[in-house]
Amino acid sequence: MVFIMDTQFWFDTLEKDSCRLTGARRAVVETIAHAHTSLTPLEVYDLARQIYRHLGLVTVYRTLEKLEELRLIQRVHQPGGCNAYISNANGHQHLLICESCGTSVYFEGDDLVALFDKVACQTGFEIKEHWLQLSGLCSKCKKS
Amino acid sequence: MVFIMDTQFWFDTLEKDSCRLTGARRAVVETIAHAHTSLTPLEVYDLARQIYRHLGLVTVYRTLEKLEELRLIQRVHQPGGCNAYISNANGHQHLLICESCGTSVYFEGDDLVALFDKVACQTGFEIKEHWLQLSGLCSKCKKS
DNA sequence: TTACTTGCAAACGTTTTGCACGATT
DNA sequence: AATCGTGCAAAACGTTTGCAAGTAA
Repeated sequence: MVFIMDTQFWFDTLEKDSCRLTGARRAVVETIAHAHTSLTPLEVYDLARQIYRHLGLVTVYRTLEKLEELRLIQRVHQPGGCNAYISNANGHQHLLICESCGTSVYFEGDDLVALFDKVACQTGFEIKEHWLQLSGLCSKCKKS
Repeated sequence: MVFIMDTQFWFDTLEKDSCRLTGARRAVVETIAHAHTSLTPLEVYDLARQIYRHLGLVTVYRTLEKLEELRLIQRVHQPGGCNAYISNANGHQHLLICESCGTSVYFEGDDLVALFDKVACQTGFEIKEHWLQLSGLCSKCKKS
């Protein structure tokens, strides 16, 4: 499956936040928007420098922070740590990650709202955020 | 609500793994087993030293690693990072955490199995692990 | 021009490692 | 007695900050 991610939406969102569209930011955005797996800051750095040689690691960190704030990317939490990021262009979604090859797939979680309401009612909490993530083996890795 | 956690179970589990029951490990276990919130390694260090003065931070890290391996504790993932741990003595459970005061509550997620089956079917993945965590405001913090 | 952005270097806090000593079984 | 565990010190690592120079609007 091949899909083209609309990076224009990312740039529009950045501009609305009065961010300047620099070479560094373009490179980071292109890199994450086209990635099929979650990427650590260092991985983003290596990949994005193929687009924009002068990029610094510090700028990657600052750009990731901004993109997360604008909800364009989300942190991916894995057993080994939670320092990887993935595109979130279509709003908050739930992730399913292959432990073996890192392939990431989104899935719907419509059933969850009822559960959240029930929990809120039982505990007296006001629920503000949730995150649900699954991991396992994708169909390819399952075979080998 | 007051509840006494059975630390004996923790020690039994450690012994089954041929671990020695030292003062350092006892202190770390007591600390986490009796905590009502998730604790970072440094917080465990500070609290556990009230029980065992000579404890070193390195030993806390190594003990946490062992306890996680034995599934006696689980990592808590929060927006700010994922370096806190919480007791997991009753098997895998789902967490609801207050953003304001850190109070943690467990909740049941029976409805989830059906969702996981659906996702597995749709994606071709074999789902091995899942991670669901909610955050918000507890009833006390909601008021103030 | 003005405000924002960048990259460098250095600082920082957390986590890991090597090692000799000490403790548990 | 043999093995395992400990604490210290130091190193490694990821991330953040201060700052002067550069760039977009």
